[in-house]
Amino acid sequence: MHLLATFTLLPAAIDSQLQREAGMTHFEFGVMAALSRQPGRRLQLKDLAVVANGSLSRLSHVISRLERQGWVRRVSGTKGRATDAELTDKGYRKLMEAGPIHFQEVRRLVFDVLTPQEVKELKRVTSRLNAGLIPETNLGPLARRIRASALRQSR
Amino acid sequence: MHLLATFTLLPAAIDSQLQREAGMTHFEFGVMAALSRQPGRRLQLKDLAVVANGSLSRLSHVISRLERQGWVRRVSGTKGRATDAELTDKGYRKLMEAGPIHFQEVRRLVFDVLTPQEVKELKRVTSRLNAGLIPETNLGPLARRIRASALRQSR
DNA sequence: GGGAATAAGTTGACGCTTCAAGTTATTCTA
DNA sequence: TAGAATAACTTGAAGCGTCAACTTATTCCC
Repeated sequence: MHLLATFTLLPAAIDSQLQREAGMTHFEFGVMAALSRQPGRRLQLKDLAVVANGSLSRLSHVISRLERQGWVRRVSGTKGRATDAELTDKGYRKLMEAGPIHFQEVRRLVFDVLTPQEVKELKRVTSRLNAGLIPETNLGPLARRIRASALRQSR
Repeated sequence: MHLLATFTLLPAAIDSQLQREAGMTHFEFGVMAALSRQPGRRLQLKDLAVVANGSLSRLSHVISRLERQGWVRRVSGTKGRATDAELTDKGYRKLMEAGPIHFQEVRRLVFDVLTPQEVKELKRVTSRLNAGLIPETNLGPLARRIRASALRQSR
């Protein structure tokens, strides 16, 4: 099955390249990239977890690692028990350096291999798959509750 | 990016469902399924590693786990230092039980969501991506050498 | 306004994967 | 044919993710 192999090999390839050449996980990259897009380069952990498609627990561990590198800083948020993660200047520089490395690789492995037509197809297909995946993704017990309450609120 | 989310969420969803309902990893499932297709339900570890898209080290650990479950048995092969993995009867029964569970889920998450046309597109696109991925996949230092020697032989 | 439920994070243990280093057996090659 | 290289594993440590359990703060409601 091609599908299977792709979904095994592609993430592995991308992850290991980013790890080797930028010293970070693909997930860590995603977290920092998400932060960089926010006003003030900061975001509450709960929300960051959703944006980065990870559980809060995972995120908490990752933020600790990123703090150790000096790339991110925890800032206590304004509301409730909220904690924000904030991208430091050092983290921003690191991200700017890692970005091209990463996107070049994605380009090489995906976009250069496919015709523009195929890229379009792939985008459409993956977006349809996500529609089925996102509402039920198992993001751990906490995230499940978050999703549930998000649903409740949206009624 | 849709692509990114799909490649994060889909494997996670499939893995966690298989883990919950059949008590095995998707990789373990793949290994047992590969064995079941071989004559005598056995295969040398080196080759099994390639078929299952994993490093030899990873496979060795996994085979140890599967042996502990009584699903697979190590059999010393005929040539050289070769070791074969053999699917036991218990393992075969387990696999027969896990198969439908797994494929139902894949169907639900992928094939039911897409039109037949989209499925065709997805198959074609993934097979083209694999063409780029397989020759250079980083399967650890040993597998790299194996690939290298495979190339050497094929000249 | 006081106690229960809920929300947001943190933490530690456990399992899996990778990587590097170690074995053993086999095959070249000088 | 002895020694070096190579092949086929195995093993152990380190890192990451998940899960369950634990804090602490907030809100609900009677």
